Amino acid sequence: MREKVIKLLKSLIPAGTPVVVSVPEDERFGHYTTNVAFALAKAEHVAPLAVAGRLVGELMRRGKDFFARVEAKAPGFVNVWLAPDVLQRNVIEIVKRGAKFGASRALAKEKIQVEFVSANPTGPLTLANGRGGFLGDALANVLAFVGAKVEREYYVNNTGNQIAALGKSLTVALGLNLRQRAPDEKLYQGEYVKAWAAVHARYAEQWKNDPTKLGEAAARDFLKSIKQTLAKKAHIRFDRFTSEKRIYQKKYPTRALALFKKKGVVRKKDGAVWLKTTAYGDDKDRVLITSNGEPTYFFADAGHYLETKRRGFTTKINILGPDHYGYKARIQAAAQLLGLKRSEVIITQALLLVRGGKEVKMSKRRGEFVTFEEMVDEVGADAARFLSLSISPDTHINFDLDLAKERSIKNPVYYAQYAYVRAKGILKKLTTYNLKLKTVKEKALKCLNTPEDMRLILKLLEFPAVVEDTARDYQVHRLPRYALELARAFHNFYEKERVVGETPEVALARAALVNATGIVLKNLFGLLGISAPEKM
RNA sequence: CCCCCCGUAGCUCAAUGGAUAGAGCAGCGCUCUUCUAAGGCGUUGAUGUGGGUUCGAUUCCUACCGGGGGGACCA
Repeated sequence: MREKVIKLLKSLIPAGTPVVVSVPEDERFGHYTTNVAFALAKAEHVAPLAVAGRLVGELMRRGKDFFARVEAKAPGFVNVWLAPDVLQRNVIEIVKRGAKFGASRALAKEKIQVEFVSANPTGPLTLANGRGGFLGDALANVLAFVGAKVEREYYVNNTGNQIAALGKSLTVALGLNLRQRAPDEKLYQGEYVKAWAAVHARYAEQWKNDPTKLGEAAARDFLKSIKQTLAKKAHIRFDRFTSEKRIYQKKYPTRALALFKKKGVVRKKDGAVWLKTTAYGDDKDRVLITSNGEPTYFFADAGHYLETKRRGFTTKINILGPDHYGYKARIQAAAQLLGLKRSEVIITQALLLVRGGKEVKMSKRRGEFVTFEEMVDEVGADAARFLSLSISPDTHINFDLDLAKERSIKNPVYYAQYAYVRAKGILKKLTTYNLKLKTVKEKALKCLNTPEDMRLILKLLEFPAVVEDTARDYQVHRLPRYALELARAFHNFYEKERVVGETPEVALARAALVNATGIVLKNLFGLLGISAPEKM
């Protein structure tokens, strides 16, 4: 619906004028509202209200069957109300489109890789990993819903220093190898390290002088349980686990380097090889290969980005944790150099853990942390996901575990799911009408004219725009917010209007509306990755 | 010292430069003979501080004050 209003407006004003149409929170300002008159007034040097008045006249003339009312309101807003029969007609449209309502082909030409989680397999997933996991999963759902070819990728850092450090940690945990250890060496000290070492004591002893080999073996196990947690507990899906080792084997980093050299953005200094990322907005150049001839993490990442590009992706979205802040600029520099059409790096902000009013410091190395799995177990997958997705990635979260657990029974997610339960409950009692729902005619919906009906229909019709906006700006937290608004509109409808026991015409019309609500809620839950329960 | 993010109700969070700043939780009143009261209705309550930009600023700029994260030829 918003699209139609925008289209109509665009036909009335000079091309290139940005048109923003929004749904005002206050109903007195219409079903839709726009501030284009302000922009036009500035360009034409006339009063905004006069421009708004002119637009109102034009809109009424061109859309007299579409609008019930159009008004110009000081200081220069244009507010429109849709005609009731337009709204009623669209209820049928929703029912017809079913699971496809809200879907589109908007990004049909795009091949998008979403890289997320990508936690080092040196231990269990942290809460920050989980936050990124939910985000990536839901974002991938949205992009696929608007037609993009989407790949969900987990990049596994299964080589390098941290793997060797893990190996050493295991031998230390068993009391082996103590003399060789440098005093300031960083080690992983969590319970999980001791546990693995205890179970694999003989193996660890055998390979105590080859920490990398030992670390790799443990990393394989840790990755396996990470996969379990993601798939079974959190319902976070991946299409591909890309190994850093394999990126090296396929020589992608070296090929990326050759490409950089060809572009003249590589320099040598103090025996190291640097990429001139400063030319692309970074605040300092970055080392690709150290003076010892060691490749850096960034070197491998550049190779990884080249692989993504070579595999035909037009867009890459990389979701990283807060410890990667300094990384964003250099990754974007590499992405640009390698020729990706669009590259986004989303940094999720810190998630501060609180338990009993006290901060819980997280450190994988010291082993003090609550794992993602523990949190999901405590509050439930749907609640954890909804809560996490409701918040902008830019926001620092103070996550109180005790509160989350205590609150889980009345978590907002249940408010939304309960609306679905109620909708399904009604439809179950109306089996005779269910048969007619598919062939319901526009005329039959005339009785959907109360304020509650109208509000609900309007809210339902917002869905495609919500999806579209999210696919464009990646602000996934818009979805849970919308879910609560829609649930509210339905709960209000439910309190006010009855379906079962009304006259056949009324029952059928309202059943169609209830059915449409169920469809939108289900589609929405699908995007969010939460369940659509029929009973609670 | 430099860079990034945040500061909104008692708490956790919203608000593409728009109109009277919204939810949830917590608190206080109502509300189930009727499709599930995990609901509905009412009520209390907020933009860190000072400047600036403009028709209009929670949003943009600037200087402070607080909180968090980052800074290496580590990952």
